[in-house]
Amino acid sequence: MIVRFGYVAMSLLVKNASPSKTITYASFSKLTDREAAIRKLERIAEENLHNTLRLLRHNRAYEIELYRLSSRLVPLVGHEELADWDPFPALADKFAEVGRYVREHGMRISFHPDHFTVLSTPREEVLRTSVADLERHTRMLELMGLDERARNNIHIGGTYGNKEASLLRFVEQASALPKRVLDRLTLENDDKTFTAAETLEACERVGVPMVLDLHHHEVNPGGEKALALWPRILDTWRRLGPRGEAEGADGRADNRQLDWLPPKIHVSSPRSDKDPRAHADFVDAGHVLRFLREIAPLTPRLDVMIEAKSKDEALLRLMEELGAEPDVRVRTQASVEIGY
DNA sequence: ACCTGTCAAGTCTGG
DNA sequence: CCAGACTTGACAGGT
Repeated sequence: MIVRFGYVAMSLLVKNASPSKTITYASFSKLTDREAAIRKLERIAEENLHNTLRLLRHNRAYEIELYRLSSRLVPLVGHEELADWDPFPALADKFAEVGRYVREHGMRISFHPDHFTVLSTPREEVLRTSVADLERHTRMLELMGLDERARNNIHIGGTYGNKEASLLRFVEQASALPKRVLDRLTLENDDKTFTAAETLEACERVGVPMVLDLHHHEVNPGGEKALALWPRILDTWRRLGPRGEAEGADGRADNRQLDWLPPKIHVSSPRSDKDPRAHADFVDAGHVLRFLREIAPLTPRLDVMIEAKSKDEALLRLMEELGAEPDVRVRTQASVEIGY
């Protein structure tokens, strides 16, 4: 099994390269010249995209092919007082430049719209803003000129005192998304409400791949073993592929589709016993490796997103620790082969 | 340069 | 029904 590793949004090694710079609405609204204020927002967005490109160059130097973009590239976008502002025409070239770099270097990128994007909501207004947010994320990926391997990962959402009804509502409301939005979606199990088994259920019903978060699963397992769910999780990734090539001659997808878009998991370690849900600075290599060894026979390729406070430093440390293991062959600075 | 408080959002909990 | 907690990186305003 070939495993690539990636990290989230910001680097500890590249200084002053935040891709999430912003301005509060309070200070934005103090600016009297609205035209100038909007230009300021767009300037910040350009800076965020510029820093994103710097991070991608850094990733290339470290052979890191997996990266999650900041979901705060464009400050205040989606704010109700800025509904008339479309930032994307002014930013199209910058987005295209970022996308070109991603394509040229075979990188896999994603977004993770924050947890205020909830498709399970019973509130019409919340659904409206959530769909709009997914539309915007989809639009950014399209502006980058990336195909459907570049996706938006979200959680199911709240339970509102009735998990079954909420899951049903999620399936309905997700299925009603525009196709181009739905075709960019992945779903992730969360640490408080929807378990891996429940999220998998939603993935199968909606027809989108599942991102297994190992840490979330451990604090919210719902009585399931991750390994027991893994074959079904793999299947959610199998039907994907370039248009017209999704299925083999026998009508069943085969492992080659997993090469087009390898399954992705998230790993992180608990901050402490007292605060088990929070992310630690680094990830426990032995812990990650245990799961990787288990799934290796079933899984030709895997992408692993490291969610640790120490970001790319945590990635490098994990690589070092994995490299010391007898059954791990280091392929590049950010990928290994396990059980070869 | 550094510190502290505030900011965004939706949901959940406690009262 | 409402206030506060949760989460996170970064702003904002102070020294």
